[in-house]
Amino acid sequence: MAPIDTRTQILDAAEHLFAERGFRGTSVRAITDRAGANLAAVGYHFGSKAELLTAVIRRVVDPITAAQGAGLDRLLAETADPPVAGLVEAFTGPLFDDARAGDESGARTSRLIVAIFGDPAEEMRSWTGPAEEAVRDRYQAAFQRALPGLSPDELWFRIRGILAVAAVDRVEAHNQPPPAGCPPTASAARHWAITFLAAAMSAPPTTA
Amino acid sequence: MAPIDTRTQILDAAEHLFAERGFRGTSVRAITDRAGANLAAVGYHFGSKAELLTAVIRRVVDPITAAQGAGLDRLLAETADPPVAGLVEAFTGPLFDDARAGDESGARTSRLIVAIFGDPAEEMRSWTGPAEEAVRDRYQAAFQRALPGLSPDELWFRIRGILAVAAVDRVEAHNQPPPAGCPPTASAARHWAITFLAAAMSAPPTTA
DNA sequence: GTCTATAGAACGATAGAC
DNA sequence: GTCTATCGTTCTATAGAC
Repeated sequence: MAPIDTRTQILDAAEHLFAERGFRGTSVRAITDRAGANLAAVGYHFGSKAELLTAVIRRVVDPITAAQGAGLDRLLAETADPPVAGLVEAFTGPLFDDARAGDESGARTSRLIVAIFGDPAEEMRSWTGPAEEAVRDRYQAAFQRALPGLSPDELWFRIRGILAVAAVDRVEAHNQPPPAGCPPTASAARHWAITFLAAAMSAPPTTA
Repeated sequence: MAPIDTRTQILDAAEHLFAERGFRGTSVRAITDRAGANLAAVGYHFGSKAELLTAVIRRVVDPITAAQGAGLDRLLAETADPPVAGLVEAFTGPLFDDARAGDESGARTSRLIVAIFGDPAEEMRSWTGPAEEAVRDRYQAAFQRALPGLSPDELWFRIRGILAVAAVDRVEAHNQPPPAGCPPTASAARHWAITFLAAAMSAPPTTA
């Protein structure tokens, strides 16, 4: 196989470092050092550090969005009105799956998602595109059918709750290495999250 | 009333800016400008930018921790085994309440919490002290009594879920101003969160 | 496409006058 | 306790040789 493209190596290095130290905490020098490339290569291939970030974000987010859409398609092929638990699983699962195979990118991916989600930097807020909004809207409609008594505002609050739990979970797991006994495996966290969130989504509407 | 202490004005400005732009995204110059103070005042009053951050964090987190502890005391005074919903409310409520009165610090406070929670910067990880761990342990024990079938690992996962939902919620609300119709009030979000989280915490244990 | 070299700006910290 | 002035560092971006 040909040696990996410099551009790809920069993307890999940037993804790792942005996830670990945030956008502002990562210098272009650190990225190119890790990629074994030259300082000027970022400017050449991406234009600027900010444009490199959006390339990294797209590479991480796009497959997740696609998997969420495909999961919903699969559910809707079975029944026109999927149950809440199925919707939660289809929406949440891809957030826990490794976006790409081969490395330990799972924890790093979620870490990056939180870094994106929580970073107040303006540059970090470019992760929602039309595709993300479309998938979100489709899920919102499906949840609405499964939870007819819920107001759209409260439903939207709950969907953000899913994102919050999925995003924050593995970050903390990554921050503090397994404290004692058996470290819960990633798939355990995934199942716990689905249990937790399916119950939460199924809660009766809040009475004003 | 005497003019506000320079030290306090620096704390206020730093809290606002750290919440809005993160630690690394905020320069000491921006803080002192906003505080109407001199650049050197940060070094004089706090020693360094990092020590200023821990002062800001403590001022925000301490009252929340205290309120959580007091809420648990109140519950335990009524009954030795408080119900899940009561525990969720006592734990979650202070995360939504304005830490201090008078300004719009509510949204800013939660924003800061997420900035702390999600920021990979080493300096940002100093927010948990002995007091936070003690309160967390007391709640964990109380939840364990109310949910005897749940493994400690899954319980801890769920407690982190509470923190995730509480922290992320108002950030997003703050990021995108009310999109259409009636902007849900802060207290609505609080009630929605308690509904959502009480159901989530009460879910039966995940079957392996 | 990849490199060296550097411009130009912003940063945190601090010395020392008042 | 507050200020000015500045030191030394680090950053992104880019010009220009190869």
